[in-house]
Amino acid sequence: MSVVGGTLEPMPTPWVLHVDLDQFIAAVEVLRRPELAGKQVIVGGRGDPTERAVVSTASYEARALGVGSGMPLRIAARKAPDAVILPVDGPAYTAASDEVMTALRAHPGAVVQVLGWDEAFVGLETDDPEASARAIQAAVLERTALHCSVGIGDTLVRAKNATDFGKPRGTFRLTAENWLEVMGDKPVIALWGVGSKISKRLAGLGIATVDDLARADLDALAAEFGPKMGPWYRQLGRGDGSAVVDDTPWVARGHGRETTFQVNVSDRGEIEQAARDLLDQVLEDVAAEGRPVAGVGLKVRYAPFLTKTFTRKVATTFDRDTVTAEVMALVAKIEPDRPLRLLGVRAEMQMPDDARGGHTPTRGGW
DNA sequence: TCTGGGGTCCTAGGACCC
DNA sequence: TCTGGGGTCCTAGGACCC
Repeated sequence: MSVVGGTLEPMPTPWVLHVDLDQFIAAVEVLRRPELAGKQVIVGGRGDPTERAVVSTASYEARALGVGSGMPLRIAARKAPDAVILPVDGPAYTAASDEVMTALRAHPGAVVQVLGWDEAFVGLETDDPEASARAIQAAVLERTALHCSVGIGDTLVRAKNATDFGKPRGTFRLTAENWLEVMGDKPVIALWGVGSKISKRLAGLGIATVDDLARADLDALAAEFGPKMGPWYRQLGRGDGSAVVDDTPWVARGHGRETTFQVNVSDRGEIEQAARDLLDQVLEDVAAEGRPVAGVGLKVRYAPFLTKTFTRKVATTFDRDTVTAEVMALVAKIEPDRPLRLLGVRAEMQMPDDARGGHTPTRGGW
């Protein structure tokens, strides 16, 4: 309680809102091509369904035919033969995203933590979080003509999980009170941070539902997943954890570029040239940050689907010849006479001491 | 059906040092 | 013959997210 003007006034409660744009990428495309409204729209790759690429986003009309994110574009085109297929246009989505985040920051008292192009946490103190959520939805719509859904929670994890129940264009509240009632019967893979591999390993421990995970034995989890991740998974199952929205600017650890060859490549010279081209792009991104390179990495995927990575720490440097030589030393490790499906080059940068990294909140300190 | 591209973080094991 | 214990750094691999 705080004392204001001699009377006791209740302190507003801190809340976490998770704002998530509805079919963001498809919606941005429809905005600049209004004739696509209400149509099946699929965005992915270079917009060519004969190429090796996957779906980034599909409009609700296309989703109704079974098209979803991550699906090979070729398959998507088969399921939705009449769909309009568009290439991914990153800069357009970045611009739209910036407008959305500006609208969020304009909300009085809001602390905004950006999670990606189309989502952010908003920390607020209010006694009516639903009203705040609706105000935010209206502000985003007014500024960008885009619709969003808002999850409301007493922790970051609960807010994030709440959003799905609010889609589209709605809100939903998850707190310690209704968490198990709403989430308890769901499979663990519904949790943010539990994917297919972890859910299978949990099943091996007899843990199938969120409820199972919430009451799982800590020692058993630690034995299976390690002293950090084990307890973390149980915390996820309970929806517990931090409620602090952190608006410290995010600082990239590194930059990488990778490419999937349309036809698998075996030729050494061709691979070396591809590595140089990728490195050129990476160094451009790194140069824009003005921080020295501290490590390099190479990722290869042999056909059909075996992925290998090679990394190398390097003396802190801005010198491109040195970096190129290190990358070429990694290229030399690629098995000859083995067709390559994918090649990626990555550069780690030196981190400033006070930086908050971590754009993937399911790992690390939460 | 056949799997992109951009990221982050955790773990395990070996090397090395005291 | 039997071969410590702890700490840090580095590399490779795995998992997850949007």
